[in-house]
Order: sequence, then structure tokens, then C-alpha cells
Amino acid sequence: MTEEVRVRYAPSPTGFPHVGNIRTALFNWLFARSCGGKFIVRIEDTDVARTVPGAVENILDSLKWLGIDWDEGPEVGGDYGPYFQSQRLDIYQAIAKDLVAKGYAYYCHCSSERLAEMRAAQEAAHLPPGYDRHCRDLGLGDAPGAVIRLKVPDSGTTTFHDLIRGDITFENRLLDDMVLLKSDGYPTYHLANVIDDHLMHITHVMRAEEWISSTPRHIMLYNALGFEPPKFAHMPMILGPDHSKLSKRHGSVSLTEYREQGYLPETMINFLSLLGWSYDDKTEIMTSEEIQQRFSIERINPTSAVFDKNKLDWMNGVYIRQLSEDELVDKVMPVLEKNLPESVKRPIDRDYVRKVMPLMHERLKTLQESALPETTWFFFTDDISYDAKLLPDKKLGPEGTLDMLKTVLPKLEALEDFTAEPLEALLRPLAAELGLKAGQVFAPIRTAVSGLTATPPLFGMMEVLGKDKCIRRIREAIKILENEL
RNA sequence: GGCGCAUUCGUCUAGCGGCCUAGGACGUGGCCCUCUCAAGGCCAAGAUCACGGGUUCGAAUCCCGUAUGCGCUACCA
Repeated sequence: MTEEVRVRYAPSPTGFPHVGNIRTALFNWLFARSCGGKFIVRIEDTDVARTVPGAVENILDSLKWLGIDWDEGPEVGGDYGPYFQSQRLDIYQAIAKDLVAKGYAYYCHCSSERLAEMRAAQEAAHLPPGYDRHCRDLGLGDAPGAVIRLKVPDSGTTTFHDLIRGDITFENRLLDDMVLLKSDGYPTYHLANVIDDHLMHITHVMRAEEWISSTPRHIMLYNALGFEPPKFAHMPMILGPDHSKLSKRHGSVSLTEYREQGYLPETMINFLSLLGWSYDDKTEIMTSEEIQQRFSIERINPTSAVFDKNKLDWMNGVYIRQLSEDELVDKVMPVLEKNLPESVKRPIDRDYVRKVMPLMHERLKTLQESALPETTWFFFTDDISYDAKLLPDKKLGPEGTLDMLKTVLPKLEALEDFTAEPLEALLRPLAAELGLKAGQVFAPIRTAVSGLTATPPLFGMMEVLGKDKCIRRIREAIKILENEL
């Protein structure tokens, strides 16, 4: 029987996770689900100073929103908890002390001042920076302010196999005696991470590429501890458009921001899964279930990927179009409630939104757009305002347009069935009678009725707006044109 | 500086020695559809596979070097 796969996502609550971080969670989860393994979430809250309030909640909410469920971890518990490192301090301390007792580690009393001086001297002498092992053989005991360091061999090499990149070798002499236990009693990432991965029976460590350089240290720790190291897979990074590490200055980076901007979770799952992984040479649109089934570490690409917002927008449009009308309305209601002008009566009329959205549906790239005053507000407000210059047809000019609207108005007023088909049946022949192209008649009406030059199809839009609003707005347009002349 | 990782169209990628005069997608341009905007359909431009050496009958694919980019080099993760 092959060993059950157990992977983990181990975020530290020092901020809201950005898309690269979430992508790491996603790949771990996909791998677990692809092979019937377990996905574990562990909170690495060992940096007390940098912990951000609300970060844990945000991390968990982000996962839930994406439909990434975990088998063990916060809220659900599990056999190997607790899943917060801050609650496991006694474990790390005991193990670190044991390492000292066995001669694999030692207490170091060096002050931060001495360390700083040492670094400065090394830099001045163009020597590789690193702890000079001052306390290594002093046989020091515990003391306030002391840390525990690992005795790293000063010769030989350490090699590990990366599932994505193959064998990677480091020279031991270039590694210094890293701190395992900090003076505040908290473990460093290295110690806690290695201990917990072992105690939680993690089989595969899939983490970001930036951890490659510390992996040999982790291997040494596993060896000192007598633990068998897991398999490693270092994932490519996600870069900004300028090819530098994704950060705030590139605009939106946290998953929460994308959520707020109206991207669908299915979009984010699909898009992020394709950043560094592919199923084949053509399949792009896949459901979460399909990806879970098809995922494999072998198909992860080692190269860093630039986050392409253009493609994200396209994909979000694809998923929005796949939504049923009712699903779309459900998603869009809260956005409208929040963003429509105050003058629009609350609560927003759901039945009316249900009529508007089919017209907007295929025109949306994000949910947020549907709430932009520029594209939908005219459906909801009583009065609209727009630049009078938009009104007249170029060839007709203000006068010609005015005449046209004056001819059209009474016919619209006389129309009893104010729905798309009768409207078209009325206006299209009318344009011909007047010797005008359809667009010359439709465009000014479009603007009169919506205040915009780009809208959903005219007749459907007029039907939804209703006869009263349309007539009123066309009259208003006539006044505007008369004032202009 | 040292060490490590990476290098295929602007971007995401396919490619694991011959199927590649390099395929798909986003974006871009054009055409079609059309009342505008979208959506959709079709077509096009776009990569001498970073560069230079090898290995081989044959290399985008294997090896070496160079260049470039990125990462690490904390009592941060």
C-alpha cells in the first residue's frame, strides 16, 4: 500500500494573502484532491511582531470562497493539532533543547549588537555574511536573551531532489548556524516548519520558489532530528507586469481585492491553476472538479509567470456568460444595492433587475462593471443627464435630429404594446420612410433614452425601461435640442 | 559580492531527439454578423525556441559556457 498523500498550506498571518500565496494553497489542494490525499491548513504565527489582526480570518475566508476545503486545520481540527504554531510552543522548545542535549545545537549568547558588528566587518572584508559560530563550542547554557542555533557542518554538500526542478546541491560551508529558537521562546520558521511537517505526517512540501535556498538547512534539521524528509516541490513565482515580484504597487494583489472587484471564484481557480500548470496544449476553461481530477505535479512549469490581467478579464467574462440569469441576478444584487446612486429607491427591485440583466449579461467582464453608474444607472434612475453633443446624428445635425425625434415621438406615444418587436416593427420602416438609415434614427433615440452611445440593443432596452420613461426622456431630448438651436 | 533557480510569440503556455518551415489561448489588426456596444465566426501579424559552443545522422528538446532576469544571503516567513 502506498503512503497516503498529505500536503499542507502553511500561511503566516502577516497580511492578506496575495494571489501567489493563494496559488500555492490551490496547488497543494489540487494535488491532494487529485490523488485522494489530505489537505491540511496550518497557521504559522510565530512572528508575533508582524502578525496582522484579521489575517487568519481573511486567509480562511479566501479559501472558502474559492471552494478550497481542508481536511485538518483551524475550525475543523484533526488528529495532529493544534494547527496554530503559537499553540505548540512547548513542542518546539522541548525538541530544541533535546537537540542541544544531543550535541546537534547550542545556546548562543551573542547580542544583536555583536551580530551587527560582525556583519559589518564581513561586508567590509567582502566575506560571505553569516554567523561566525562564536558560541558554537563554548558549551553555554540557557540564559535570558539566548537563542538556540543548529550546528551546521562546515564541509561537504547537501543535495535534495525537487519534484519540479530535479536535484539541487548546496555547499554546506556556505550555510551558517541558523537560529532555531528565538530569544522570545518562539521557534523560527525553519524549526517549527520542519517539526510540524514531520509531526503532521506531511508527505509533500509544495511551497514557493523562494524557499529553495533554505531547503538544505531543513534537510540538515530533518537529519539532526532523525526525521525522514518529505518530498519537495518548489513552485514558480508569480510576477507583476514589469517582471518583478508581485506587490501592492502593481495594483490589486490580494485575493480579497479581486473578489471585491467582481471576479468569480471559478474564474480565480481556473486562472490561477493555469499560472504555472497546464493540462495540455489547448484546454483552458475547466471547472474546479475537472482541474482537481487532471492536476499533476509533473505538469507544473518551473518558470515564473507574469500575472496577466487582460486574460483574467477575458476568463471572467467567459464564466459570467456561463451563469444562468438567476445566478447572475443573485450575484449582482448586493453590488447594485451598494453602488447605485442614493437617489435610487432601496431596496433595489429584484424583479426589475431580473429584466435588466439579460441585456447586460454578455457585456460584462466583471460583476463590478454592472454596477458602474456609466453602464446601468439609467435603468434605475428617474432622471438622466448627458452631454447634449452626443444627441444629434452627424449627418442630420441638431435640426434634422430634432425633426426626426418630433416625428417619432407621437408614433411611440400611440404604440400600445411597448415591447421589443412592435418597437422595431414601428421604427425600422419609419426610418425608411424618412429616407434615413436605421442607425440614424436609432442612435439619437438610444442616447435620448439612456444618455449613452453604447448600450444593449435598443428595443429590448426600451421595453425594459418602459413606455413612460422612454417618452419622457425623448421629450426631454427634444427640449435639449431646441435649446441648443 | 556569494549561492541557487529560470530563460519558447507582448503575456499565459504546448513541446520531454525526428510528427516543429514551433501548436493553442489572451491581447492586437482586419473581415463577417449588426441599431451602438458587446458576444460569436473567420483571417492575419507576432518566437531565427536568450546567445555561443558541443553531443548526435538529426536538438526548442541532451551537455558545457556566457548573458539576462528572479530568489536567498535576519532572533521574517
